[in-house]
Amino acid sequence: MGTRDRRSREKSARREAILKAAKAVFAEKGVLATTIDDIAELAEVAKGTIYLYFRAKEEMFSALMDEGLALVGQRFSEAVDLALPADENLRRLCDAYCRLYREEPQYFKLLFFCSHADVRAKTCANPSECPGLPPLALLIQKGIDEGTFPPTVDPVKAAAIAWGSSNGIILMFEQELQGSTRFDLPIEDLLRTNTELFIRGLKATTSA
Amino acid sequence: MGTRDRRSREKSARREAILKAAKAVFAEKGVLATTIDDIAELAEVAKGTIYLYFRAKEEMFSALMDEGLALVGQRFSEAVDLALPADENLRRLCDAYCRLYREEPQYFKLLFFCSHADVRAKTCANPSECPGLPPLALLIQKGIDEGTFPPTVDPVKAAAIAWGSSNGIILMFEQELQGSTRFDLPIEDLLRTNTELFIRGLKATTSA
Amino acid sequence: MGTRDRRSREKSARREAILKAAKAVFAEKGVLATTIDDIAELAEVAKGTIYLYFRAKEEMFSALMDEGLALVGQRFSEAVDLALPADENLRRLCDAYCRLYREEPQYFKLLFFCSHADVRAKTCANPSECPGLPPLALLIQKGIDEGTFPPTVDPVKAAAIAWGSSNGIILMFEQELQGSTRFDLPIEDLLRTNTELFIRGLKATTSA
Amino acid sequence: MGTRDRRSREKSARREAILKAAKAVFAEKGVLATTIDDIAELAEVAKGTIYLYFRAKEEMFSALMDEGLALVGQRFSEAVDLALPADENLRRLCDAYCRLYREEPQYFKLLFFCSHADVRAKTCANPSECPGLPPLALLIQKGIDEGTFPPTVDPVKAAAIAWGSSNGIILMFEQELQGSTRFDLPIEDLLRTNTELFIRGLKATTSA
DNA sequence: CATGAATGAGCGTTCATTCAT
DNA sequence: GATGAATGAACGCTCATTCAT
Repeated sequence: MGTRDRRSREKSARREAILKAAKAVFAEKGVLATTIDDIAELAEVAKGTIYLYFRAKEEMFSALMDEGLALVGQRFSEAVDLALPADENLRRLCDAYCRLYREEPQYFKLLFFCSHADVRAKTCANPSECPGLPPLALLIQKGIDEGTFPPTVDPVKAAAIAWGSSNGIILMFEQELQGSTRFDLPIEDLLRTNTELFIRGLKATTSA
Repeated sequence: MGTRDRRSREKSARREAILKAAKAVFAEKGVLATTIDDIAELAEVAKGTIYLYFRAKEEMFSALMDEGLALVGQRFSEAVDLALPADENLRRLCDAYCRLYREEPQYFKLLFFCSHADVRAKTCANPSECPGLPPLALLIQKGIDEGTFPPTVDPVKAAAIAWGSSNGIILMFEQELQGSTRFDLPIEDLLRTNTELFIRGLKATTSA
Repeated sequence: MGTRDRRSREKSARREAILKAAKAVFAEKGVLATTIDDIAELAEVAKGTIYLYFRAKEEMFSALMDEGLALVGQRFSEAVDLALPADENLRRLCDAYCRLYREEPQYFKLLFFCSHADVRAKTCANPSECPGLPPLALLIQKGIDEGTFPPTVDPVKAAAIAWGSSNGIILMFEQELQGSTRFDLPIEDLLRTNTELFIRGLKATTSA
Repeated sequence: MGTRDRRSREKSARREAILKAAKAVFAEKGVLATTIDDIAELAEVAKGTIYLYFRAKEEMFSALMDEGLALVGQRFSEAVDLALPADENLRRLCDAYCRLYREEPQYFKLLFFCSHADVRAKTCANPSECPGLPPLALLIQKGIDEGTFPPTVDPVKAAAIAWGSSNGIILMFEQELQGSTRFDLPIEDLLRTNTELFIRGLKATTSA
């Protein structure tokens, strides 16, 4: 009978609950400033229980990073429609990224934390490859092939710029993250305008 | 005579030495992971001495942030030549920022750390206004007034995009910070190309 | 019918399996450093099961001590042949002890562990009487009565010396226990020579 | 002026005080069962202070072992008078060891703890060479050379027996260590009689 | 009976901060 | 002013024990 199944499901659910709590606290206080007690309290489990599921605090962080990176990759895949022209797909990626950011802002905080010494100093987390670069580069290359962008565009460099600029805008103007409203323009507006500028810029490129 | 001056100068020099050490260690290990002992050792002062100059570790961080932000403001002022057209001034700002980044990469790490909960959770540091936004916005407004950019451009939004994208590119593709070379394009190249795309994008703007 | 017997036998077998596992792990890692998980894993039972048979880790240790002490007593009884002279019986005891040591080195480690605060601090284990002393003392007394040893020998003191010296030699020069070969002489050789010295010493005794 | 000297002396004294406390608690409760709080309380210092002098609990144990082993070596050196015959020197060593045992019984407990997995499992402590073996072997060799002992004696094996048996007797019949008086004969009496038996045994040796 | 997930007290260690000299 | 020894609160992690299934 399904006792083993139920057990397995419960175990999995508990793991998810702990990860969810960890994600929330990490995003709020930062990884280093987060204590196991914080996570345990929010997850409503005993401190020791956490160690049944994760060997160490860093393992929770790694697991969350993996989830977050996978999520970006997945949303990007879903967003692209190869029948459409490249510039349209860039807009779709921008929109997908905006939506992901609104749905899961905590992953974004983690993704940015990941880049910093504060965390990496204590995490073995290999800063896995940016999940956004390859699809962006492929897309821009396709745009060049199809004549949407001039052949002088360097697709890898352009992809790096698109990825870096989008994340920088989120990082700098994220409201919650910044505590106080430092800017009254919504992130979506900034990201979309940035995408438009980027597309127009690419189209007008003469020498890379 | 003059004793008070010398005293004052020495005191000031000591303070600077401590700040310099703190900057180096903060940039290398992150603020939270840095211990007072680390700073004291590098500054070659006793641990207790640090508390004669700063009430707490966070105060050192705040002071460094202020220095860094002031430095950006200063370099930006120096870089702009109001006799030149706006797009040219944007390029000059980009170059100035590149140079500052090469000269003082540690400030950049701090600026980015500053944005994160990890640090802010324990720092009273008010995330002082981005020092790059006002000059950028003024510059773009001037470009609109002088006809370099179309009037449909929103100068504040455009400034935010320029500032956010530049910092994001640095953050994402900074080599040392990332540990491993995740990308073989130099930051300068990316930042300049981004600036060109941005300028071309602005010029081609029809509706903001 | 017989179900109760089988149940009882199975229960007993399970208990023995746990004890056997505990003996192995205790001997390898020491009692305090052994975790219940270690024992459960080696015994191939669930952690909770152990508590059906033993109230606490210390109870397992006590049970093993009792087993070990009983074993020594039994082997000693079997080894003695009262028809032989006392010195010959001392040699037989030495041989029996050597054999037991080779067969069950783990008990020896436990016997020695038992003597130490590390374990007793957390064990209620009453350091039960040395099982070797009474038979040794009786044997030496018999040797005195039969003229093998001079009447100036104090049988209790001599027994204590025989027992203590043998165990000390094992403790000091046991190879596996010591990790590295600190000595290239086999334990058996040392114990037998010690016995010979002891016998000769006793025979040459004038005043105790 | 002597401020630095006094500082240095005070630091040294504090280190000794902590070691003394550690020695007492280790001997009473065993190394593993001893907590840093135990030591701190007995030494009347704050817990953190201990870490100014020792990197870890194991380092305290190592330091004490070194002290104890050095002490044995020193006492042995002092006890031997090469002008005397070997058997007399063996008696002097026995007496010196008895005295050391009465003066510093705690070192003995530590020396014995050292031999056990409980402690070694967590200590890197290389079970440094038995400090008693070399002088004993040399002494017995000298006795052979001078005709005190027959040439069939194996000095290394004999030394091992003397060292192992003495320590075994202490270990088995130490009163305090055992908690309850399991034996009413004083250790000194046992050790001396053991030495006499050993000497007589050696003298009567025909084949090693 | 057997299981193994959950618990939470406890421990070794770190480090920001204080203060006597 | 400068020092650095001392402090002790706090944290990550372990593990003996319990108990619902």
